[in-house]
Amino acid sequence: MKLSQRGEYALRALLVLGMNHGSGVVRIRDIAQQQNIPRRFLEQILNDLKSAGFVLSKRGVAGGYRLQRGPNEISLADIIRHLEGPLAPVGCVSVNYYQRCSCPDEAKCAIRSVMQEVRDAIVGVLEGVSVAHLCDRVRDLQGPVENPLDYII
Amino acid sequence: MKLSQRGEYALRALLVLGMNHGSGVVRIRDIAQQQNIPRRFLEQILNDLKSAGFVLSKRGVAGGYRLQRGPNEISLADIIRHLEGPLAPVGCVSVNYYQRCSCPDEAKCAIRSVMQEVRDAIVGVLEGVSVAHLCDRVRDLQGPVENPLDYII
DNA sequence: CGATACTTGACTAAATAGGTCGGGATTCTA
DNA sequence: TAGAATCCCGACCTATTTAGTCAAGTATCG
Repeated sequence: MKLSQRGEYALRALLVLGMNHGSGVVRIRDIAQQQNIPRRFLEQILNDLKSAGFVLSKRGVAGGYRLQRGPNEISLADIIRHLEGPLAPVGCVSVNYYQRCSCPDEAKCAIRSVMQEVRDAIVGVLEGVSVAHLCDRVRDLQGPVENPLDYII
Repeated sequence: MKLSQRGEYALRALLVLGMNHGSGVVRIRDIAQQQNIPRRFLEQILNDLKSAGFVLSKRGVAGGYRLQRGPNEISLADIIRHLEGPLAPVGCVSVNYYQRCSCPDEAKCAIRSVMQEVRDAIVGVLEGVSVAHLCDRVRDLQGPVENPLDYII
Protein backbone atom coordinates (compact mmCIF):
# COMPACT_ATOMS: atom_id res chain seq x y z
CA MET A 1 0.00 0.00 0.00
CA LYS A 2 1.45 3.28 -1.14
CA LEU A 3 -0.40 6.49 -0.56
CA SER A 4 -0.48 8.76 -3.60
CA GLN A 5 -0.61 12.52 -3.41
CA ARG A 6 -4.26 12.30 -4.34
CA GLY A 7 -4.84 9.88 -1.49
CA GLU A 8 -3.08 12.05 1.01
CA TYR A 9 -5.09 15.09 -0.08
CA ALA A 10 -8.28 13.10 0.32
CA LEU A 11 -7.39 12.05 3.86
CA ARG A 12 -6.53 15.60 4.82
CA ALA A 13 -9.79 16.86 3.38
CA LEU A 14 -11.81 14.23 5.17
CA LEU A 15 -10.05 15.07 8.38
CA VAL A 16 -10.99 18.72 7.98
CA LEU A 17 -14.59 17.70 7.40
CA GLY A 18 -14.37 15.45 10.42
CA MET A 19 -13.19 18.30 12.61
CA ASN A 20 -16.09 20.39 11.39
CA HIS A 21 -18.69 17.70 11.61
CA GLY A 22 -21.98 19.02 12.95
CA SER A 23 -21.32 22.62 11.97
CA GLY A 24 -22.64 22.74 8.44
CA VAL A 25 -20.67 22.49 5.24
CA VAL A 26 -17.13 23.54 4.40
CA ARG A 27 -16.20 25.07 1.08
CA ILE A 28 -13.68 23.50 -1.26
CA ARG A 29 -11.81 26.74 -1.38
CA ASP A 30 -11.34 26.87 2.38
CA ILE A 31 -10.03 23.34 2.53
CA ALA A 32 -7.75 23.95 -0.41
CA GLN A 33 -6.31 27.12 1.07
CA GLN A 34 -5.89 25.79 4.56
CA GLN A 35 -4.33 22.52 3.42
CA ASN A 36 -2.39 23.92 0.51
CA ILE A 37 -4.02 21.63 -2.01
CA PRO A 38 -4.55 22.73 -5.65
CA ARG A 39 -8.20 23.73 -5.76
CA ARG A 40 -9.15 22.19 -9.07
CA PHE A 41 -7.54 18.95 -8.09
CA LEU A 42 -9.36 18.92 -4.79
CA GLU A 43 -12.67 19.45 -6.61
CA GLN A 44 -12.01 16.27 -8.50
CA ILE A 45 -11.10 14.38 -5.37
CA LEU A 46 -14.11 15.51 -3.38
CA ASN A 47 -16.35 14.67 -6.28
CA ASP A 48 -14.96 11.20 -6.22
CA LEU A 49 -15.45 10.92 -2.46
CA LYS A 50 -19.01 12.06 -2.99
CA SER A 51 -19.91 9.42 -5.54
CA ALA A 52 -18.29 6.88 -3.25
CA GLY A 53 -20.66 7.92 -0.48
CA PHE A 54 -18.14 9.38 1.95
CA VAL A 55 -19.29 12.97 1.73
CA LEU A 56 -22.34 15.01 0.78
CA SER A 57 -22.33 18.31 -1.02
CA LYS A 58 -24.51 21.32 -1.05
CA ARG A 59 -24.50 23.57 -4.08
CA GLY A 60 -25.04 27.27 -4.43
CA VAL A 61 -24.02 30.27 -2.46
CA ALA A 62 -23.73 28.77 1.00
CA GLY A 63 -22.60 25.45 -0.41
CA GLY A 64 -19.80 23.11 0.53
CA TYR A 65 -19.12 19.62 1.75
CA ARG A 66 -19.73 17.59 4.85
CA LEU A 67 -19.31 13.97 5.87
CA GLN A 68 -22.17 11.73 4.84
CA ARG A 69 -21.84 9.27 7.73
CA GLY A 70 -20.58 9.88 11.24
CA PRO A 71 -16.80 10.22 11.56
CA ASN A 72 -16.72 7.08 13.66
CA GLU A 73 -18.33 5.04 10.91
CA ILE A 74 -15.61 5.71 8.34
CA SER A 75 -12.41 3.72 8.70
CA LEU A 76 -9.18 4.65 7.00
CA ALA A 77 -9.18 1.21 5.43
CA ASP A 78 -12.45 2.01 3.63
CA ILE A 79 -11.19 5.33 2.40
CA ILE A 80 -7.82 4.11 1.20
CA ARG A 81 -9.33 1.06 -0.45
CA HIS A 82 -11.57 3.31 -2.45
CA LEU A 83 -8.81 5.71 -3.38
CA GLU A 84 -5.86 3.44 -4.00
CA GLY A 85 -7.34 0.02 -4.50
CA PRO A 86 -5.94 -2.97 -2.63
CA LEU A 87 -4.25 -2.53 0.73
CA ALA A 88 -2.36 -5.78 0.16
CA PRO A 89 1.12 -5.66 -1.36
CA VAL A 90 0.17 -8.27 -3.98
CA GLY A 91 -3.16 -9.05 -5.58
CA CYS A 92 -3.17 -12.71 -4.60
CA VAL A 93 -3.58 -11.91 -0.89
CA SER A 94 -6.11 -9.14 -1.32
CA VAL A 95 -9.55 -9.86 0.08
CA ASN A 96 -11.40 -7.05 -1.65
CA TYR A 97 -9.41 -6.90 -4.87
CA TYR A 98 -8.20 -10.46 -5.23
CA GLN A 99 -6.30 -11.27 -8.36
CA ARG A 100 -4.71 -14.56 -9.16
CA CYS A 101 -0.98 -14.41 -9.70
CA SER A 102 1.20 -16.43 -12.02
CA CYS A 103 2.59 -18.87 -9.48
CA PRO A 104 1.54 -22.48 -10.02
CA ASP A 105 -0.03 -23.15 -6.63
CA GLU A 106 -1.09 -20.37 -4.31
CA ALA A 107 -1.69 -22.64 -1.37
CA LYS A 108 1.95 -23.67 -1.42
CA CYS A 109 3.47 -20.30 -2.22
CA ALA A 110 5.91 -19.17 0.45
CA ILE A 111 6.12 -15.61 -0.77
CA ARG A 112 2.37 -15.39 -0.67
CA SER A 113 2.28 -16.58 2.92
CA VAL A 114 4.59 -13.75 3.94
CA MET A 115 2.62 -11.21 1.97
CA GLN A 116 -0.48 -12.47 3.67
CA GLU A 117 1.07 -11.48 6.99
CA VAL A 118 2.01 -8.09 5.65
CA ARG A 119 -1.52 -7.52 4.45
CA ASP A 120 -2.98 -8.52 7.79
CA ALA A 121 -0.63 -6.17 9.57
CA ILE A 122 -1.60 -3.25 7.37
CA VAL A 123 -5.31 -3.96 7.51
CA GLY A 124 -5.09 -4.45 11.25
CA VAL A 125 -3.95 -0.88 11.71
CA LEU A 126 -6.16 0.80 9.13
CA GLU A 127 -9.40 -1.01 10.01
CA GLY A 128 -8.91 0.13 13.57
CA VAL A 129 -8.68 3.82 12.86
CA SER A 130 -11.71 5.90 11.92
CA VAL A 131 -11.98 9.54 10.98
CA ALA A 132 -13.22 10.16 14.51
CA HIS A 133 -10.04 8.57 15.89
CA LEU A 134 -8.02 10.80 13.64
CA CYS A 135 -9.84 13.83 15.01
CA ASP A 136 -9.07 12.68 18.54
CA ARG A 137 -5.43 12.40 17.66
CA VAL A 138 -5.43 15.90 16.25
CA ARG A 139 -6.91 17.24 19.49
CA ASP A 140 -4.46 15.21 21.52
CA LEU A 141 -1.44 16.37 19.57
CA GLN A 142 -2.44 20.01 19.63
CA GLY A 143 -4.01 21.99 22.39
CA PRO A 144 -7.69 22.98 22.09
CA VAL A 145 -8.38 25.82 19.69
CA GLU A 146 -11.29 28.26 19.36
CA ASN A 147 -12.07 27.62 15.65
CA PRO A 148 -12.06 24.10 14.19
CA LEU A 149 -10.54 25.50 11.01
CA ASP A 150 -7.51 26.56 13.00
CA TYR A 151 -6.36 23.04 13.65
CA ILE A 152 -3.23 22.18 11.76
CA ILE A 153 -3.81 19.07 9.67
CA MET B 1 4.39 -0.88 -0.06
CA LYS B 2 3.19 -2.32 -3.32
CA LEU B 3 5.12 -5.12 -4.96
CA SER B 4 5.60 -4.65 -8.69
CA GLN B 5 5.86 -7.47 -11.17
CA ARG B 6 9.56 -6.86 -11.30
CA GLY B 7 9.77 -7.13 -7.54
CA GLU B 8 7.81 -10.33 -7.44
CA TYR B 9 10.03 -11.87 -10.11
CA ALA B 10 13.08 -10.86 -8.13
CA LEU B 11 11.80 -12.50 -4.97
CA ARG B 12 10.96 -15.68 -6.83
CA ALA B 13 14.40 -15.76 -8.43
CA LEU B 14 16.13 -15.19 -5.11
CA LEU B 15 14.06 -17.93 -3.57
CA VAL B 16 15.16 -20.33 -6.30
CA LEU B 17 18.76 -19.36 -5.65
CA GLY B 18 18.16 -19.84 -1.95
CA MET B 19 16.84 -23.33 -2.48
CA ASN B 20 19.93 -24.14 -4.54
CA HIS B 21 22.40 -22.47 -2.24
CA GLY B 22 25.55 -24.49 -1.88
CA SER B 23 25.14 -26.40 -5.12
CA GLY B 24 26.84 -24.09 -7.59
CA VAL B 25 25.20 -21.63 -9.92
CA VAL B 26 21.81 -21.64 -11.59
CA ARG B 27 21.30 -20.41 -15.14
CA ILE B 28 18.97 -17.53 -15.96
CA ARG B 29 17.24 -19.71 -18.49
CA ASP B 30 16.37 -22.36 -15.91
CA ILE B 31 14.93 -19.85 -13.50
CA ALA B 32 13.00 -18.16 -16.26
CA GLN B 33 11.49 -21.39 -17.54
CA GLN B 34 10.66 -22.82 -14.16
CA GLN B 35 9.15 -19.60 -12.86
CA ASN B 36 7.58 -18.50 -16.10
CA ILE B 37 9.40 -15.18 -16.12
CA PRO B 38 10.32 -13.48 -19.43
CA ARG B 39 14.00 -14.33 -19.88
CA ARG B 40 15.21 -10.98 -21.11
CA PHE B 41 13.43 -9.23 -18.30
CA LEU B 42 14.90 -11.57 -15.74
CA GLU B 43 18.39 -10.86 -17.09
CA GLN B 44 17.83 -7.24 -16.30
CA ILE B 45 16.54 -7.98 -12.84
CA LEU B 46 19.36 -10.31 -11.88
CA ASN B 47 21.85 -7.82 -13.13
CA ASP B 48 20.34 -5.28 -10.83
CA LEU B 49 20.43 -7.70 -7.91
CA LYS B 50 24.04 -8.31 -8.72
CA SER B 51 25.10 -4.68 -8.62
CA ALA B 52 23.19 -4.37 -5.39
CA GLY B 53 25.29 -7.15 -3.88
CA PHE B 54 22.58 -9.76 -3.41
CA VAL B 55 23.88 -12.25 -5.98
CA LEU B 56 27.08 -13.22 -7.77
CA SER B 57 27.39 -14.34 -11.36
CA LYS B 58 29.68 -16.61 -13.26
CA ARG B 59 30.06 -16.15 -16.98
CA GLY B 60 30.69 -18.62 -19.73
CA VAL B 61 29.64 -22.13 -20.45
CA ALA B 62 28.93 -23.37 -16.97
CA GLY B 63 27.80 -19.95 -15.84
CA GLY B 64 24.87 -18.78 -13.80
CA TYR B 65 23.93 -17.03 -10.59
CA ARG B 66 24.14 -17.74 -6.89
CA LEU B 67 23.49 -15.83 -3.69
CA GLN B 68 26.34 -13.64 -2.57
CA ARG B 69 25.64 -13.86 1.16
CA GLY B 70 24.03 -16.67 3.10
CA PRO B 71 20.25 -16.96 2.73
CA ASN B 72 19.84 -16.16 6.42
CA GLU B 73 21.68 -12.85 6.01
CA ILE B 74 19.25 -11.44 3.47
CA SER B 75 15.95 -10.10 4.78
CA LEU B 76 12.94 -9.45 2.61
CA ALA B 77 12.99 -5.90 3.88
CA ASP B 78 16.46 -5.37 2.38
CA ILE B 79 15.46 -6.83 -0.94
CA ILE B 80 12.21 -4.97 -1.28
CA ARG B 81 13.75 -1.72 -0.17
CA HIS B 82 16.28 -2.03 -2.94
CA LEU B 83 13.72 -3.00 -5.55
CA GLU B 84 10.78 -0.80 -4.69
CA GLY B 85 12.15 1.95 -2.52
CA PRO B 86 10.43 2.86 0.74
CA LEU B 87 8.41 0.29 2.67
CA ALA B 88 6.48 3.10 4.32
CA PRO B 89 3.17 4.22 2.79
CA VAL B 90 4.27 7.85 2.85
CA GLY B 91 7.71 9.41 2.61
CA CYS B 92 7.45 11.35 5.86
CA VAL B 93 7.50 8.18 7.97
CA SER B 94 10.18 6.37 5.99
CA VAL B 95 13.44 5.77 7.86
CA ASN B 96 15.58 4.88 4.86
CA TYR B 97 13.94 7.11 2.26
CA TYR B 98 12.62 9.95 4.38
CA GLN B 99 11.02 12.79 2.53
CA ARG B 100 9.37 15.78 4.07
CA CYS B 101 5.74 16.19 3.15
CA SER B 102 3.72 19.35 2.68
CA CYS B 103 1.94 19.39 6.03
CA PRO B 104 2.90 22.31 8.29
CA ASP B 105 4.04 20.36 11.35
CA GLU B 106 4.99 16.72 11.16
CA ALA B 107 5.18 16.28 14.88
CA LYS B 108 1.51 17.23 15.20
CA CYS B 109 0.23 15.43 12.11
CA ALA B 110 -2.41 12.86 12.98
CA ILE B 111 -2.32 11.14 9.61
CA ARG B 112 1.40 10.76 9.92
CA SER B 113 1.06 9.12 13.31
CA VAL B 114 -1.21 6.46 11.84
CA MET B 115 1.07 5.93 8.85
CA GLN B 116 3.92 5.52 11.29
CA GLU B 117 2.08 2.58 12.79
CA VAL B 118 1.42 1.11 9.37
CA ARG B 119 5.07 1.39 8.50
CA ASP B 120 6.14 -0.27 11.72
CA ALA B 121 3.72 -3.11 11.09
CA ILE B 122 5.05 -3.70 7.58
CA VAL B 123 8.68 -3.46 8.56
CA GLY B 124 8.06 -5.70 11.55
CA VAL B 125 7.04 -8.52 9.27
CA LEU B 126 9.56 -8.03 6.50
CA GLU B 127 12.61 -7.49 8.70
CA GLY B 128 11.82 -10.75 10.41
CA VAL B 129 11.81 -12.89 7.29
CA SER B 130 15.00 -13.88 5.50
CA VAL B 131 15.50 -15.85 2.31
CA ALA B 132 16.38 -18.80 4.53
CA HIS B 133 13.04 -18.46 6.30
CA LEU B 134 11.33 -18.41 2.94
CA CYS B 135 13.10 -21.63 1.99
CA ASP B 136 11.92 -23.21 5.22
CA ARG B 137 8.38 -22.23 4.43
CA VAL B 138 8.66 -23.77 0.99
CA ARG B 139 9.82 -27.03 2.50
CA ASP B 140 7.09 -26.88 5.12
CA LEU B 141 4.35 -26.21 2.61
CA GLN B 142 5.49 -28.93 0.23
CA GLY B 143 6.84 -32.34 0.98
CA PRO B 144 10.56 -33.00 0.48
CA VAL B 145 11.59 -33.39 -3.16
CA GLU B 146 14.60 -35.04 -4.80
CA ASN B 147 15.74 -32.07 -6.91
CA PRO B 148 15.74 -28.51 -5.51
CA LEU B 149 14.61 -27.24 -8.89
CA ASP B 150 11.44 -29.26 -8.51
CA TYR B 151 10.10 -27.12 -5.72
CA ILE B 152 7.18 -25.03 -6.80
CA ILE B 153 7.86 -21.40 -6.05
C1' DC C 1 37.99 -21.79 -32.13
C1' DG C 2 33.19 -21.92 -31.17
C1' DA C 3 29.33 -22.66 -28.33
C1' DT C 4 27.32 -21.06 -24.15
C1' DA C 5 26.29 -17.70 -20.71
C1' DC C 6 26.25 -13.42 -18.68
C1' DT C 7 26.60 -7.84 -19.73
C1' DT C 8 25.30 -3.47 -21.19
C1' DG C 9 22.71 0.10 -22.89
C1' DA C 10 19.20 1.68 -25.78
C1' DC C 11 14.57 1.41 -27.05
C1' DT C 12 9.31 1.05 -26.79
C1' DA C 13 4.29 0.83 -25.61
C1' DA C 14 0.99 1.27 -22.19
C1' DA C 15 -0.52 2.70 -17.78
C1' DT C 16 -0.52 5.82 -13.86
C1' DA C 17 0.14 10.20 -11.41
C1' DG C 18 -0.71 14.77 -10.81
C1' DG C 19 -2.70 18.13 -12.36
C1' DT C 20 -5.42 21.97 -15.49
C1' DC C 21 -9.38 23.84 -17.97
C1' DG C 22 -13.96 25.32 -19.83
C1' DG C 23 -18.31 25.55 -19.28
C1' DG C 24 -22.74 23.85 -17.12
C1' DA C 25 -26.12 23.29 -13.17
C1' DT C 26 -27.87 24.90 -8.50
C1' DT C 27 -28.90 27.79 -4.92
C1' DC C 28 -28.99 31.85 -2.15
C1' DT C 29 -29.90 36.72 -1.68
C1' DA C 30 -30.77 41.37 -2.78
C1' DT D 1 -35.69 37.64 -10.91
C1' DA D 2 -30.87 38.61 -11.88
C1' DG D 3 -26.46 37.64 -10.59
C1' DA D 4 -22.99 35.92 -7.74
C1' DA D 5 -21.28 32.01 -5.45
C1' DT D 6 -20.62 27.29 -5.35
C1' DC D 7 -20.46 22.68 -6.78
C1' DC D 8 -20.40 19.41 -11.21
C1' DC D 9 -18.57 17.02 -15.13
C1' DG D 10 -15.82 15.54 -18.79
C1' DA D 11 -11.94 16.36 -21.58
C1' DC D 12 -7.32 17.27 -21.80
C1' DC D 13 -2.23 17.48 -20.77
C1' DT D 14 2.63 16.25 -19.40
C1' DA D 15 5.98 13.53 -16.92
C1' DT D 16 7.11 9.33 -14.82
C1' DT D 17 6.89 4.51 -14.06
C1' DT D 18 6.13 -0.16 -15.47
C1' DA D 19 6.98 -4.09 -18.06
C1' DG D 20 9.24 -5.58 -21.28
C1' DT D 21 12.30 -6.30 -25.93
C1' DC D 22 16.51 -6.25 -28.55
C1' DA D 23 21.29 -6.14 -30.47
C1' DA D 24 25.73 -6.47 -29.87
C1' DG D 25 29.55 -7.33 -26.71
C1' DT D 26 32.54 -10.01 -23.31
C1' DA D 27 34.09 -13.96 -20.61
C1' DT D 28 34.66 -19.02 -20.06
C1' DC D 29 35.04 -23.83 -20.99
C1' DG D 30 36.26 -27.84 -23.75
